[in-house]
Amino acid sequence: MAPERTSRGRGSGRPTMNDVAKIAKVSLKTVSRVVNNEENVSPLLVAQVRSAIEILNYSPDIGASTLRRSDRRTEMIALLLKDVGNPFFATLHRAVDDEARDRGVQVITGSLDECSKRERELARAITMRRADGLIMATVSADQSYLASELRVDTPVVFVDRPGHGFPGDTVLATNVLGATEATRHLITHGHRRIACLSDHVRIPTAKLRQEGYLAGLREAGIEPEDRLILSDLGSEALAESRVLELFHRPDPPTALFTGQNAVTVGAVRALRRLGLHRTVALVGFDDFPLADLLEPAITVVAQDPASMGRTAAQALFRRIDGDTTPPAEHWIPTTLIRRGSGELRPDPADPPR
Amino acid sequence: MAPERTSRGRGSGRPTMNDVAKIAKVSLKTVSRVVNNEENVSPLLVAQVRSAIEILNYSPDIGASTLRRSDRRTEMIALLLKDVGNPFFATLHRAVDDEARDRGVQVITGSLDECSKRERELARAITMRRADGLIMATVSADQSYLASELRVDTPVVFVDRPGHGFPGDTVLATNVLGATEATRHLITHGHRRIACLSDHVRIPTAKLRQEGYLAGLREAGIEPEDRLILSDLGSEALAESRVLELFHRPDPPTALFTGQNAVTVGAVRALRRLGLHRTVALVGFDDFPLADLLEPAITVVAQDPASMGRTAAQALFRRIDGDTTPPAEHWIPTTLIRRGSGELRPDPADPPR
DNA sequence: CACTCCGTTGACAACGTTGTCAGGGACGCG
DNA sequence: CGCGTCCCTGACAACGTTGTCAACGGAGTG
Repeated sequence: MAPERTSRGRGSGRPTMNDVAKIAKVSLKTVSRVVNNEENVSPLLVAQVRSAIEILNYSPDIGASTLRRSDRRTEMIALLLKDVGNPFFATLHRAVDDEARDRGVQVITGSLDECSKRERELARAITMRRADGLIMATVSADQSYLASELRVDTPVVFVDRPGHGFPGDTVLATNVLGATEATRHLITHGHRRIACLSDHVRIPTAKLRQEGYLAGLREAGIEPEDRLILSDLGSEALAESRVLELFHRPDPPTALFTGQNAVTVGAVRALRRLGLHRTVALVGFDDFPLADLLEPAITVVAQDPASMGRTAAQALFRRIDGDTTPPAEHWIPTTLIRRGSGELRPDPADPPR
Repeated sequence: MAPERTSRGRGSGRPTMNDVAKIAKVSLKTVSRVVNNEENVSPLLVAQVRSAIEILNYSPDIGASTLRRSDRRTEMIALLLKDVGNPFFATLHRAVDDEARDRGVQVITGSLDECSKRERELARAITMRRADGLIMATVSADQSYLASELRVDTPVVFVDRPGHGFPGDTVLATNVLGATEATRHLITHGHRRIACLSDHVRIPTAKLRQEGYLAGLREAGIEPEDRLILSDLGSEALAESRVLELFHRPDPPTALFTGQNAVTVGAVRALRRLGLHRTVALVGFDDFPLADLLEPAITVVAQDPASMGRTAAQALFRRIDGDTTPPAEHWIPTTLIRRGSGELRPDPADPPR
């Protein structure tokens, strides 16, 4: 004899509160009360219900619960990032995950890949799922579309990159300060011809780090040179080839500031191929694993993605819990880590021009 | 005048199909038909409904839809891994994400951290959310609890680590073969005293790679020595200190096989500190970024986490679509990448014992 | 012309749960 | 003893959507 379900035909479904109520010989509502640990249920009935739940392997349907509850919480938040596989964002994701777990909230993720169409699509999917909140690293220039997409009271936190046209807390690294510090560090070590290598400047972080670099030069009274400012280096391979070119021209730089991980690694490869890795100084923005094991080890301005994720999640949950103070900006400090590559001094024989 | 919602009091909720129906002057059901792109709706009404949807910024509630639909699909799958921040799993996650996106399915993630309590807790959370399927890298020794947790027809795919006590497809790297190949490679380069450094052997992958190492020795008629087989190296720091110890004892190995990323890096650090990194050969299991930039560059048996994620997701979706063939095992091949550290030969002065 | 058939539409119930409310019984107080 | 109060319980409606079914009207057929 196959075991029969107490509810109608559809044999394969999971048991419902109704099934539990029948077994426990109480009303549906009493089961609901027990499941939600409400007070004022007699211990006897609680025991009966618990046992019936055990027998049937009942598990509540959180979707149905959300639908009926007055607060409409789904206990899900969404996290939209450039790429969940990228180490920086993966670490940030992990921190968000930890905060969410403590509250029994699930995290839905999505990778945007610098594609604003995906940003819209995923925002739409999130809307249809009625997530309780959204943490995102923006890709498109304008997020005002969120106003019509999201439930009016759905909080949004922008992380790593600011949002525009929609209110929300922001969690950003001190991009400008960090880049200035890196540049100043190179200048302190005697460099004057410092190249700045960036990702696409339409990416806010890339732009800000370039600005920080310019500010660093300005401080020291060094005139920036266009030929030393390279941008749109979207990949490691591209960074590598552009750096090679740079050193095949006259008057090459004596130091490099690289605005992003992939660019840093590309530059390291190029310097190796040129045999200049112990000659040309290098400071990268954003730390990466094994940077300390290279020779020379790479000096970086480290970000703190875990702290960024944690801060963003905490801010989001505060909003979900009803905080209605004006949007706040959280700045997560960067740290210069001296490892060797940034402390190389220019060749004294090399004329300062 | 504040804009009024057509539905009852709760001003802040999103518009419903009912609101759309009123504006479009059609029945609720017709709106449903238009939203679901059903056939046999007159173009005139379709246009009216579309326009009403536009006006109200209506977006369907997928939760309510799931509840009522006969297939009960949530269009969500869950992905439970050791750690979403770990590069191997982050890459795997990204591949799953891509497959899911193509189907409009959202991915819920969770990090287990080798903690079987979390595995149970997260499996329970997934159950309450009625995910359509589950991809997991197991932590606990037995998954038979899934039988009572999950809806009977919820497919499960085990990735990176096998499941026990619950049926499901498996996607595994060729751990044994890869480790044997690594060991054979070292033997071919003249090594006889090869140490094997592993993570906790209760982790299936660690155990299998150790077995592969032993098989490699056996092939060559080399007797394994217990003192050269270290396990339970759970972290980079621990691996480093145990390797240091190993070389402070008599008759140290001339080559190392490391069964996991963190162990490999820990071993590299130890060899550096001992000044032996150009002397002692090393092959690691699992590739990692910048392995090619170290000196010497690190020879590895590379896994293919993206392929593992893709394969797992494809298998899961096949099951979700109704494939009921017996559980399959998918083996994702590993690749030996020669970079230098694995091709170092033992010192000829070093007696073979 | 009567009949069937099909495309189109809407009324209604139902999915699994929680909010609301009312009823019954025990208890305390005047 | 009458009355109000509090604890406990269950009946019922409702959340936003889809499945089912019946009804309407126009076209096609005998």
